[in-house]
Amino acid sequence: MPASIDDVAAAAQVSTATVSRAIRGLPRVSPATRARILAVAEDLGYVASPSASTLATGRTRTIGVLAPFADRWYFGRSIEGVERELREHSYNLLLFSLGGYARNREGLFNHNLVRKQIDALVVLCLSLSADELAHLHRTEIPLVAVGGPVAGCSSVRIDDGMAAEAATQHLLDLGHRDIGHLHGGSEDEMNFTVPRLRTDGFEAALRKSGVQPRPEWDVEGDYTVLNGVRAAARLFDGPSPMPTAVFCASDEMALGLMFEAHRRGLRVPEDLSIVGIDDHEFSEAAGLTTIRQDPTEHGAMAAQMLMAELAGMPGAIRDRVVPHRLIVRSTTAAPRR
Amino acid sequence: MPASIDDVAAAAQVSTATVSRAIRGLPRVSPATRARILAVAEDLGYVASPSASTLATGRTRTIGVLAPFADRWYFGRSIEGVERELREHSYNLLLFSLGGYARNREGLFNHNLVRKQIDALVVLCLSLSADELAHLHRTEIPLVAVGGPVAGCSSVRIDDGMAAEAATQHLLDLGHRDIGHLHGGSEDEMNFTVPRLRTDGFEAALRKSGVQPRPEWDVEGDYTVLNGVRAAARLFDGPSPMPTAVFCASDEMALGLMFEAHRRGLRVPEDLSIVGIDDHEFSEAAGLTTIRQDPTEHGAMAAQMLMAELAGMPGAIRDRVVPHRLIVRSTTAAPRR
DNA sequence: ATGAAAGCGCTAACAG
DNA sequence: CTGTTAGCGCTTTCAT
Repeated sequence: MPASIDDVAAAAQVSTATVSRAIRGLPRVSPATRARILAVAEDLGYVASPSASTLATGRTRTIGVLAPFADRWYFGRSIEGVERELREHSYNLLLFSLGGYARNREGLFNHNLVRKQIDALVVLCLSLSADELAHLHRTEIPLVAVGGPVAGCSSVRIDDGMAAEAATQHLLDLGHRDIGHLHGGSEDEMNFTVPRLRTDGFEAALRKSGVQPRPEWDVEGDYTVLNGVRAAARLFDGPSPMPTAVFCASDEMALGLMFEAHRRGLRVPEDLSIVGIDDHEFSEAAGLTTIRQDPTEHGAMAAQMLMAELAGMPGAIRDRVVPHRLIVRSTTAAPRR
Repeated sequence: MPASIDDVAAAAQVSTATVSRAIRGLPRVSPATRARILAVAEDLGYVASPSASTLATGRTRTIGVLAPFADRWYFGRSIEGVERELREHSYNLLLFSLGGYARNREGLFNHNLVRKQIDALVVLCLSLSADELAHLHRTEIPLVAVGGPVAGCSSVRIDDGMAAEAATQHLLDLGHRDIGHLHGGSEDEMNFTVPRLRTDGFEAALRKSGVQPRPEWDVEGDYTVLNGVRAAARLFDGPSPMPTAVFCASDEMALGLMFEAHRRGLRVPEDLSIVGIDDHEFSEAAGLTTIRQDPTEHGAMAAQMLMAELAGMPGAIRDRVVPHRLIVRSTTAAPRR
């Protein structure tokens, strides 16, 4: 049995109230008694029981992270960012991953959030229904989204439309006019709007340059490498002539495309230019030109805002659109013809 | 304010004790009252307060996962596996990531584990000190390691030595005799033994075939892609002739090597065969020959054993060495000469 | 089958 | 500066 606050109080010959104050560094404890209590606590190996203090205070000192997956680049990185920030504040992180299945979402909000299991929530790349939002609001759980805009709550993210536009513009600037598009599905991503935003950015860039998007060079993927290679195969096997460049809505798909191009003996960038978005951990190694975003920072910023809000600064939570940046590496060049 | 058990009791005109039994599905409640209570609870939106039940029972219904990182393939996948299993049992997952820094480890065991914050722990790819082990034992927290053997506790893992040996043997079988070795550091990995085991396996395979390992083809990395490309550069820039094949202790390093080889105009497998270990999510797309292991399953198995143990089956936790398997894709072939 | 009551271990007034 | 005293919301004997 671990030592309880009563054990410490007894050993230090004070009341539990004083122990509580001393341990938590509250005022109204003389330096002498505080020192004695701390010493006693130390050698009894006393640590306050979280459930008891939670019950008494209503604060759990843990924040939840809700993600569609835990095992993909963006999510892993942002989780790490959140964790890093929480560590500073001695908060814990409760992870809810949907494992890719939307149905795992049912009941999550009622069961885990109604009753204070967490003090705040960060939602990764997921939209929230009006119901879910209402639930959170009712329980007064501060909330911030990460990875894309979410109607009804603040979020930290890049401007996905501008990012896609910048990537496409880079291709245009190089002189490309025949540009393919490998993008995400519209519905698969759990109602998330990011695929749509990136597609819009791509189309906007073309439009501004007076270039017509070509439906036969438009291929749908799901943001993963494997899908990138499959989509690439569809592109390469199509009846029409090949584009001279492809804009991929994610680096993972871009990398898949690179693998497939390489397998078919196409040279990148001589025969085909490729640009992605993300700056995935593999992109530098592969030399992929891309638009960089830093999910670790996104996660950390979200956690920071939440910590501030919980610390009593109202208005700490706000929308944050962080800058993205084009990183030109070796998969893009001027078209040959 | 969310409804409490008293609200339900009042509304259903029974005592809180009965509500408690009814909600938890315990016997000694008549079908009629149970139905009434459930109905009332339902429309009051009642959910038991976790901290209150934890305080009363000593069980938290959450298990901890301790990892050196949250944002790398093996860890993300095993976390997902654990999560999947926990979801079945309505357990929560508290994530402790060290963010790559061993010092973040200090105090973790005292602060978070002494006082029941979690009912059990899974440790990913980390060795435990005698002190830490003693701590866990004293608090009676069931424990299982994942990803490698750990002295003093059960683990689920592949046989890393045999896996490395199989990968190397594949190269040998193809006729290679000049084999390079890209391996992990001995100390960096937070005292973890896996790098050592894989190195031993590599050397054992060579020895059995009477081949001498060549120090100039031995390069140290840290299991990441980026390090794979750096190590590759060192290998390619070295003064000595090139090996005809390289065994990489992780797919990430193998992929880095592939990227660098490609960049230098070397053809794989014609000029250089490459084999890795893991079957990383990128390996299929890249066509990398490798030894497959499935961290999602590892995590799920660990969680399963823990759930069983907590459910009262003693001896549910035991060592599990799961089979690995060679997957020949397109980065290995017979040497040309 | 149901209820009364004593905790679980801590915090938060309120007194002194 | 320190102690007393109610809770926080649930579970769990022990009665009935």
